[in-house]
Amino acid sequence: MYEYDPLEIETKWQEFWLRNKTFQTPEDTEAPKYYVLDMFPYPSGSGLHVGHPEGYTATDIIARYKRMKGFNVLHPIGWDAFGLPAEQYAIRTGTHPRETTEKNIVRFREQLQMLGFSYDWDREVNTTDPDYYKWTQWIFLKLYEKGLAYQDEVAVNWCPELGTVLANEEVIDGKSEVGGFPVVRKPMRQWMLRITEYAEQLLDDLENLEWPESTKEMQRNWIGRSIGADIDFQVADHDEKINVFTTRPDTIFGATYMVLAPEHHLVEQLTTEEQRETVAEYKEKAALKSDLERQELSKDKTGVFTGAYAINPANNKEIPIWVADYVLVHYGTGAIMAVPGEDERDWEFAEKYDLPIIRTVEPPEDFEGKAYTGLGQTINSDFLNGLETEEAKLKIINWLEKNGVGKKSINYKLRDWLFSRQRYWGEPFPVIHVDGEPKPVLESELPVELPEIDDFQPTESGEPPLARAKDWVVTKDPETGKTALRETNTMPQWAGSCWYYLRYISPQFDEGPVEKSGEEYWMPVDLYVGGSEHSVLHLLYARFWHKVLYDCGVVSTKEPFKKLVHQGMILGEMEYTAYRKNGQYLRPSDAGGMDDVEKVKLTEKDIEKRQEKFVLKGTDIEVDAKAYKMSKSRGNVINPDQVVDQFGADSLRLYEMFMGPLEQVKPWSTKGVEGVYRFLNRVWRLIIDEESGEIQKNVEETEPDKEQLKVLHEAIRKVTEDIENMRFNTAISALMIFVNEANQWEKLPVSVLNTFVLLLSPFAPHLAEEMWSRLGNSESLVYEPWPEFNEEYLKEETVMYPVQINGKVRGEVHVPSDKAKAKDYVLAQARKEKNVQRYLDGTTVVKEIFVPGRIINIVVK
RNA sequence: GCCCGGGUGGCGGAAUUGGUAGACGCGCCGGAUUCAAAAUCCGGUGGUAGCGAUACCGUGCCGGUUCGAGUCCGGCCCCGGGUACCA
Repeated sequence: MYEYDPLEIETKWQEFWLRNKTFQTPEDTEAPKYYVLDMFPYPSGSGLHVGHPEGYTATDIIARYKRMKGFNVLHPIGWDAFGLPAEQYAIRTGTHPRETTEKNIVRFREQLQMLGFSYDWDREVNTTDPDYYKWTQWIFLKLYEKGLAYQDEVAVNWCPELGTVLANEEVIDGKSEVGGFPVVRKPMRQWMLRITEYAEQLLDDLENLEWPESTKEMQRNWIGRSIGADIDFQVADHDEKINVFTTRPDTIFGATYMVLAPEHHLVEQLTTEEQRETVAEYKEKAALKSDLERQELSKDKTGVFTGAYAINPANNKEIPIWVADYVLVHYGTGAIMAVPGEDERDWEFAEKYDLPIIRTVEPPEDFEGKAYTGLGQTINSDFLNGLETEEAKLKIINWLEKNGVGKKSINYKLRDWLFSRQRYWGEPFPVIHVDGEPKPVLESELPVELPEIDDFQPTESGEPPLARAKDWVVTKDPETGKTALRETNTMPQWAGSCWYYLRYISPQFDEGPVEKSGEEYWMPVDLYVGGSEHSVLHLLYARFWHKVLYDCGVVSTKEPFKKLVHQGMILGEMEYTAYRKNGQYLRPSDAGGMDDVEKVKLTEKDIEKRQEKFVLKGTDIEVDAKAYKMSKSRGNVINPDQVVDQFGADSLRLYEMFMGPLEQVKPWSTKGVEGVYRFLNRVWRLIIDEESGEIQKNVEETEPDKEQLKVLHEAIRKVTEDIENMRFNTAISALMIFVNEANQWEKLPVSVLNTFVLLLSPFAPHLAEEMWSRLGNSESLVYEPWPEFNEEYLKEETVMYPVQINGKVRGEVHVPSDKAKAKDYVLAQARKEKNVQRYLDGTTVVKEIFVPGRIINIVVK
């Protein structure tokens, strides 16, 4: 027997491609280029997950398709290899992170090659390679030169468990994103990057990107631009002024008090003698609160009076100044004018502390809430009375500017990027400290390599692990000869991934991060595919660095990634669960909070659907039906190696693309893999006789007939269109339809099969290569021209029209194609149809709708 | 709370500018092959009624626009993701 043996043919072609460097990126710049990029993986110890091949298969299909369309394709892969897990493993076992990382990379590379991806393996990058991070450090020096990198004593998110600080984005609900450990606030000296400098550009340039709207929106929200005014409030009996930011300057007449954040620099000076103790106590309490506590307590507002008063510049009234932690020191100016009538938070606070409330916007008649935050007519506001909100804003800003007490202003939520970590396994900063002052390392001294150490824990004094390498830390300033200390913080994992897409263009280039002409040819990335979990972090940071590099003249485009697509998560197989306690079944909705609930795992055979719910077969017992995120603890992780072992890489690729739209979250189904495996078997048997292992007898060098051309060209049309639009599931369905049809043909023209094999090749490249060579072609099909479809072959001899009476289909008529557009003829034929006549009998025709090539609708009374 | 997505058979999902809802695959049912099974092949498969032609119902719910709505508009419900005192 000569059955379809995926393992044999896949190994054969993978070796062929590697040996012949089939996917080596072309050096010429004649042809149009296409740069298709995957988000490179962190090579974890657990190996490839079925989620990885999803995006990678999608980009691989595009890469293979574009090559056949005559593009020069850049399709690289690499390793985002710095990171916590290898370091934590090192702390536990003493194994150097480099060793762990190298081992994991070998495994990942093997797994990716086993799936037949058409990467150019000569362009692999590795962020932990000194030849790579040399340029990460180089870019840091550029940031430093431009004043975009600075040190600051900041209250940081310190995670004692991990022994490091975390960026705000890495803290979720007061816990570390990695590991879920508690995070506390702690003032520390840190490196910061001035991403806020680029807030405006990062926001504006989103507009022209072909990115998912939701991702753009997330970045917009993250940057958080708001337009309003800065206003000065003179403090009564003081020289000081309090500057506030507000988006509602039109409500200034309703500002009945002010609030400073506990950390505001004027709190000390303004507090009166009587209030000193109360305020000091309050400040202390606020400082001790962790992020988590702040969020939990956010419902109940607290604050204390400073004893001081400010003067509202609009009406010269004295209003009290309070301190409260519902005002955040790092947003706006850290102080607000409180307008309880128009702001829910201020209303809540005013109610609690019995402060006056004045409405300055007329709420709608049916308005029932407390603070009215909407727009409307201005009231109780002297010269603004009667104006609509937008007009009032303009007028008051004008007035403020004229009187020198305020001006129009734009504020961003975005904060500077906390860029240092107290870790070993990251890029060392190219910085030395001389006499306590930071000094950049000379470019010629790069890379600053990681020193060898044997204990990866932070030191007893709480310094980063690098401080253990004393010989490395203590150095000399080459310029002055003075003793200098190296920076012992390292860069966060995001650093290496901020520019890796540039390194692929010229991975060996040693005069800069990227070679100029290559950059000009290949950039921007035409298609970037990766998870939506990187919507803000990686994608915002990378855009920021890119813009800095643009300003430095290193890159020629303002944006790195032209088109972005997120693949949806693959969930575990569907699970059916019934809940039982003390022998009694429970409703899933009740079982949630209870103890000692027994979960009964069921299979599809045990259940049936009743109305909206699943129940235990033959009973009323409700059953939970849900697909869960794959996780080790749940035991529902699907291992790609096993799928490949059982069905082959082509089946895995094909199944992951056939599951549904790429962007969508979808559950795994082993039965579904079997389905596409059966399809590939049918392809095999269509061409190969399993008895003899030879080409089927009915495969001949004949001219295809009309029907065959029609079926083939329909497949070409559909597959081409669907690949262009990344609708891989329906493209595969079109291939299946072709095979179903072809299976019924008596004779199979070789030319038709050749074309079909080309259509199949981006999806199932191994089987396609095998069929291609067995059909008598000598070269690999990778650079064969993509089939063109011919409209002529798609024409039908007759056209079918559904016939509706009053919008309901009552029959259909077939008319010759040449008469298909003749309204009168087609309608006449329609009226002759038996069932249609039945409905026309005894009625009057009111209207006849004729949509050429589509439908007929006869409206009767 | 706010901002984005999304609700279509038993399941994953198809459906051009509004034009026959359910392509393709899974599952299920029936048949062929087989000593039997697996594999394979053929046929059927939204629900209800009917031997059948056919009819009625059907794309989360309620209403609207239209000759015609899964698709457009208004109001809700549910699920998923993001975000949260951002002045």
